Amino acid sequence: MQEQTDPPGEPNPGLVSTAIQAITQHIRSEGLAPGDPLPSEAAMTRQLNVSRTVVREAFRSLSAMRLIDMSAGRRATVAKLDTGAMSMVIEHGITTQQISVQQVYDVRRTIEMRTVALAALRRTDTEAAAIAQSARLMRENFRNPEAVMEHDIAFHEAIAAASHNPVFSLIVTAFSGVTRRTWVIGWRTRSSDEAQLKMIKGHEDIAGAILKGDPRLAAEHMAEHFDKSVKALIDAGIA
Amino acid sequence: MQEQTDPPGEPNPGLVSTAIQAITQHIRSEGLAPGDPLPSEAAMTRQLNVSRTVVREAFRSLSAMRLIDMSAGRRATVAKLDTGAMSMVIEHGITTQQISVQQVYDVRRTIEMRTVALAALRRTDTEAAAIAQSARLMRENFRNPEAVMEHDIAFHEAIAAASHNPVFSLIVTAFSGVTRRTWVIGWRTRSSDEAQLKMIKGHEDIAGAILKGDPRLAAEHMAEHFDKSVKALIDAGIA
DNA sequence: AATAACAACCTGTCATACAGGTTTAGGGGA
DNA sequence: TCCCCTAAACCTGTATGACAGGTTGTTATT
Repeated sequence: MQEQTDPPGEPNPGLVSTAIQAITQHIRSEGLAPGDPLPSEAAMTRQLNVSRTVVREAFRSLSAMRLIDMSAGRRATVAKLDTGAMSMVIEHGITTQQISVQQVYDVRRTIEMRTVALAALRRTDTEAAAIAQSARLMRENFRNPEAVMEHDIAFHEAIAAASHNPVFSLIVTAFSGVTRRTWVIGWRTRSSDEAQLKMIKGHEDIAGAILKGDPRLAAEHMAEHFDKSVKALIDAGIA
Repeated sequence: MQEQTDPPGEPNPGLVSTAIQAITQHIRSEGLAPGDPLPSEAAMTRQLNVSRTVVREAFRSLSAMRLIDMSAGRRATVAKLDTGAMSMVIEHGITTQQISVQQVYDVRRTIEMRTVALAALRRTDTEAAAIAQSARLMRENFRNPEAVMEHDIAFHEAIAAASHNPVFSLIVTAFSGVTRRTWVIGWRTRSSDEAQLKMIKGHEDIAGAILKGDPRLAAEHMAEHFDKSVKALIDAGIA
């Protein structure tokens, strides 16, 4: 019922930004959890005293960031944590050359040295099995680079998940898109079967260390893995 | 000139998602850099054969993620790397209790152990001065918690900047919002002047190590700092 | 040649309309 | 009484047209 008639205190945040804030504020103040429904566009329109256009652009923006889920006919709902927005930011940074692939790898190395250690300490048996499974699938599909890549990505995401810290998962997953675009380059530099199998063995070593619950060993293998990957990229001439 | 009349191959990605992809694709294929202008809404409307409503929601979504900049009268332009979207994702995770403050601190610790080491190796003199300056301002404003907090945040962001890896900056800055919401709690647990000054001294030690160019020492001080901060949060009963 | 007014273009916001999906309230039949 | 089915009410997705106000380039005047 509160009329908020555009406090002239600020210059021009824009009605849409205001609406976005109102919605996130609503989530916060109502203590909404993932899955809970948000007010309808009509309700928001009345509450904010703006046109449906503005409210819709606000909802749509939040939806693009994956903070809410929208679907036809249903009210929008609070979304589960998702990597959508982060991926887009990273990809944007890469395509506009504000970030280099190497810089991403440095961050990945930093983070994954930690996730792998945490995974070794906190993994459930199921998680350890999933990690080992990804490594095994890499070897089994060894002749199909595309498949190896997907299992490689799944491998790293599984480790992040086993760290039991969703923020790590979020970040690692956000980098997957970049990985998809550069992975093949690294693979090609390992020209011989031997070199490629060695890289796969590196993954198996990591999986083994996690299974054993040895964080130090796991981190060592991970470091080695990243050092070689970065070296491969550099050899391939990636800036 | 290419008409793309809604290929019925997919079920329903939604026109807006399609438009968003078209825009990001445009940025990629044209190799646009920050500041470069994008097509006008009218142009996009024609190209995609959809209503202006759809195109606008797409632009607005990208603007919300800070991938593009919009302003009245002017065409949208490609944006510089910005933390906007990431912050919102993290905040969303916190407010919906999908992420705990402690988990954020674990990630921060992991990342900042690295940024501080990189900063020690790569900082320019100007950057080292800025870092030291923030630490000094913490001490000078020591009676004003609000000010101490802001300088604390600036301190960590300055270190990330000095790492010369924008991805680290991005992530560290994204966490600043969370820090603003929990910082005071940690400060209050350091009840005595002595404890508070000790915490400030920790920052000065870090700044000193960076100035000396000693990555190992810098990382050690940073680790100590985070361990104490986390301990403070736990003492305060933060889950 | 400098400047000032203007025209063309662009985004911001609003109102309205309608198609189609989803939920809910009744109502009829077993 | 209980269940199922239908229709109304509500909701989102998209399109169209309109207008205010900002921005830019062009033209006419001095």
